[in-house]
Amino acid sequence: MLTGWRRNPNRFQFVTKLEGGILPDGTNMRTPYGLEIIENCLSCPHREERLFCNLPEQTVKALSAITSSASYPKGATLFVEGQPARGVFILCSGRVKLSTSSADGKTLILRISEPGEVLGLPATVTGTCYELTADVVEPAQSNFIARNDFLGFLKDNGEAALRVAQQLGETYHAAIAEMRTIGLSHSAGEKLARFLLEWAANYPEEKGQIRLKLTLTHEEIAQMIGSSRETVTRLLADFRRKQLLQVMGSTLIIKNKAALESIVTG
Amino acid sequence: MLTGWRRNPNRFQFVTKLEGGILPDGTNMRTPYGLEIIENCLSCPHREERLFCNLPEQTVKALSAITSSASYPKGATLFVEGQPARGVFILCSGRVKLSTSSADGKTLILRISEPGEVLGLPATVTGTCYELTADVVEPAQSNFIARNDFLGFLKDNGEAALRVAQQLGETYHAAIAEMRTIGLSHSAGEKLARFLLEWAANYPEEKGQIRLKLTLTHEEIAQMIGSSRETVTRLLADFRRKQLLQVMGSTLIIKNKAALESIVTG
DNA sequence: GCCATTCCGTGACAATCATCACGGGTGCCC
DNA sequence: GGGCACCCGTGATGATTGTCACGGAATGGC
Repeated sequence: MLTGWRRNPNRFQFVTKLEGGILPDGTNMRTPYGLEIIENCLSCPHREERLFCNLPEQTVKALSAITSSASYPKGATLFVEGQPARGVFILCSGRVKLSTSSADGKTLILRISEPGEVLGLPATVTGTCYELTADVVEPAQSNFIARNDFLGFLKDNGEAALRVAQQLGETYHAAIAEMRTIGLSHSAGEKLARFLLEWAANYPEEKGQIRLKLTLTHEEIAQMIGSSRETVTRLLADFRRKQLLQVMGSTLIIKNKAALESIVTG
Repeated sequence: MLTGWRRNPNRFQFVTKLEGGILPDGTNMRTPYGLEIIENCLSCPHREERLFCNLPEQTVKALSAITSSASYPKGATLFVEGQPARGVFILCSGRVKLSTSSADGKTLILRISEPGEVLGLPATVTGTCYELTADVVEPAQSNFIARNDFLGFLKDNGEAALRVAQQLGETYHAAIAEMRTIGLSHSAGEKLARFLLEWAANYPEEKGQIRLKLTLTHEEIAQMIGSSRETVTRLLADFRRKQLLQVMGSTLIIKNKAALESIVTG
């Protein structure tokens, strides 16, 4: 457990404690990289908008007491599928990929988590093993709460327990949604269309177009829809040819939402 | 709202209130069939073993006060995907199929629920729409708790809220497990093998064999693993030919678990 | 016992898509 | 700047499996 100011390549940052994540090379996580550090949940930009942070000031303070903050570089691993749950990670910034994979190396990505989400919640609450692996895809800061502390906090704090239940409900909801895209489609094209539309649902529509950021490689998209890298490449090219969408780097513009919808309808 | 003793084809039964399920013909559920009626959760056989029922006597009584019990025949529908959540159904006996389906009629079954499980929990807690459809496949009795009552109860009852969170976690866990069978398999055979092994996990192994009850049609199995009825038929025949298993009516015997496992491993 | 419906078995066929293979592009690090 | 990863594009190929079609078995209601 480390506490104090630490030197970084770019800047200093304060690390209250350091929860052991795992670097890509298998070593423990020890070198948080420079990020915008959120020291205090009361001033966290997500406090108002996000489910779990939006609690009475009193409660947030109680949470802070058992929380340890850490930053993780791209490629770091917060936890691994099958590991006994140590506790929850509240994602303050950055993005984290949640996935599961089979013995032969095939990977299925379930979700790209955004700030405000609580990772490892189901396993921590039920006291089982993490069912997914959490990899940082965009440098992240997260608050860790150990399982025992967390459960104790919930016991003393009915409202927080309810929030946890709600967050779990939403997580489940999202899982079912992905399930639908994977399980109910007749073709890879349908899966991709479903995926794009779901993704676009978080972005505003203007003039019949939707601009969205999609910082995923074709490989990763394939892993989200249960397909192969090559088919994703081909399908995207196909969609572009048919004027359904347009790609500029990591931004994607849906030009014909109706057509995509008609693909999923069948 | 009905209260009192009601005549049934076979026997009398007591119905405290009647929560509106929907019969296969679309009419509301009004004619509960003869079942072993569980009048009192304190004497419910699942009380000790199941998560949600296993609460202090005091708490269970508080629950009873807001609970209404009803019985449903095979084919009845407890709730439908997309419907605003009215509340939760605690399954006391019977079995219920949870599924989602696409516009063109393709169906994906997520789970066959057993007594003790709480149905409609995620949607009720988050205040959204039911994400699945619940159909009775084996005559069922369930306790209904309306959303507002339920949320109020949880607020006054920290421990129950925690239990709810745990139940949600388990539900999520199960969803992820099915996700894996559907999303990580290379072939339908692999999916079927995965499915059978998961199903068998609830049954004891003796002398290298596992006897299990599988009251599902090939069609339903297909809908669980995201495949077609014909391939399930063919694959089961194939497995039988290869001496991996043996089918006698609705009981299935896994004779070579190792071989099945080697199929999923790849 | 008869009719109707559901369920299971099986053949033929076509389409989709995973896989392999390879090359070109881009960025990153030394 | 040279090499090394990684990512994207594309062709050829073959296995898998969804789909259609049909008949027989089984089940259940009257």
